[in-house]
Amino acid sequence: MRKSKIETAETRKRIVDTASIIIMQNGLAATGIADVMAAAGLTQGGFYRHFESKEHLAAEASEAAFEKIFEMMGKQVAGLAPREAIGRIVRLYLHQRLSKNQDHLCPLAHLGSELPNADERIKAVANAGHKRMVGYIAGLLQQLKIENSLDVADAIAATLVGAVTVSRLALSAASEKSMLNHAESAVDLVLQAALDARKTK
Amino acid sequence: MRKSKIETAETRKRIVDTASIIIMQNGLAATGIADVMAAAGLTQGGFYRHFESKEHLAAEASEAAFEKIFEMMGKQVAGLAPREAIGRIVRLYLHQRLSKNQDHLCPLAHLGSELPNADERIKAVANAGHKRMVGYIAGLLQQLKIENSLDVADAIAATLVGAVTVSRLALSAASEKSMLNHAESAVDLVLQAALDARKTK
DNA sequence: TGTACATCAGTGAACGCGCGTTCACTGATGTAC
DNA sequence: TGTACATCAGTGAACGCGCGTTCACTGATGTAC
Repeated sequence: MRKSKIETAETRKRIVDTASIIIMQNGLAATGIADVMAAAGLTQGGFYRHFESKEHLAAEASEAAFEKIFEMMGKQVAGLAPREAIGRIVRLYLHQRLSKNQDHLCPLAHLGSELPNADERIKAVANAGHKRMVGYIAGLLQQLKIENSLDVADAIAATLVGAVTVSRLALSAASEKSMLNHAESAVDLVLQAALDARKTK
Repeated sequence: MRKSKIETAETRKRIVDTASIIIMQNGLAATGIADVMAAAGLTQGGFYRHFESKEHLAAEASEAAFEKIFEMMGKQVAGLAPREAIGRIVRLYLHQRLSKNQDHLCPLAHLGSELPNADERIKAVANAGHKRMVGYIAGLLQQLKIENSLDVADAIAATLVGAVTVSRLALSAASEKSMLNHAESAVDLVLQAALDARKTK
């Protein structure tokens, strides 16, 4: 039953990608190794040929989730002017749960409250992802000559994460969407204020 | 060993209050009944004299957490003008984790990502709490003659929840505080914009 | 008011299920010569 | 290039621990008369 090195690498990647989606949807604690392995078309016994522990997989799966959402955003804003790029990113982030394939879910919004008590490895990934998200937004703000771009980006990131987190509780798709729209408006206001502050300088 | 009705009621309340704190700190899945009972000075066997299941307790504990934070806020803003009351609430919410006694922790910020997959009972409590939080803020906004007060309140709530959720990941107390401060600034900007929009009408 | 019995809060132990992890085994791949 | 052996991905079952839940028991409270 031994597989070739290529197949082994593919299998490993498949497990990580599968886990990435399942963990974002169901959370860290509620996701079992058997669930992930079955979804990847394997049996749970084979898990430990690829990973040391559940925590190792969860960390990699979270990292993959960040990677996928950033990659998707990068593609979507390629060639856009900074102001448009920010608007696009805000909308993409806010609507991550509404797109057909649930392939771009952010760990911060989906694992948020589980992270502080999670394994150090997972926390490190979450921190790096958060830093990257804030840095990404701040980079665009800086292109717009906005002062304190990191601070503003920090606040915007908090609003985005909070909106998606809370919107998951919505009882109807309509209220979910309206919550996301309100967050988008709020981000726009913050952005506009930052742009105005720049002009009057 | 039978206890009087008064003692029984006190014990029950003690379990709920204890659970309220522990669950907010450690999360739903990571909190065991034995943990809660031990912290309340009891053994786990007695749990089922008071509650049907872990979910029932978690729902009541979340409800109690909302109750406590709203009660505290109500007291703190008593007599304040609407504008000051909002500012106070925003700061109190953002600094909920920094106060000495961890007795006023919001379930939305502390259980956020666990709620969508939680028991229906718990979700209902979380929804009611969220609605109450938004309504509370909206009520103050309305006193300031701000239009779409519910929409604005919705966005502010998302920012507050997101900021506290993400700040829990901070590696240092300094970065935690700065994240909270950035969120406060963002809320101020949104508020100011809403007030300005009102004037020009 | 006092007495006899039923109730039930709390204890400590046990049950049972789920889940992370381990293990013996299989057979295809990789490697040494 | 071919052959013989070592390696190891994947399987299916079992292990063992943690935790929610149940249970027999105790003895103080509540209640019926």
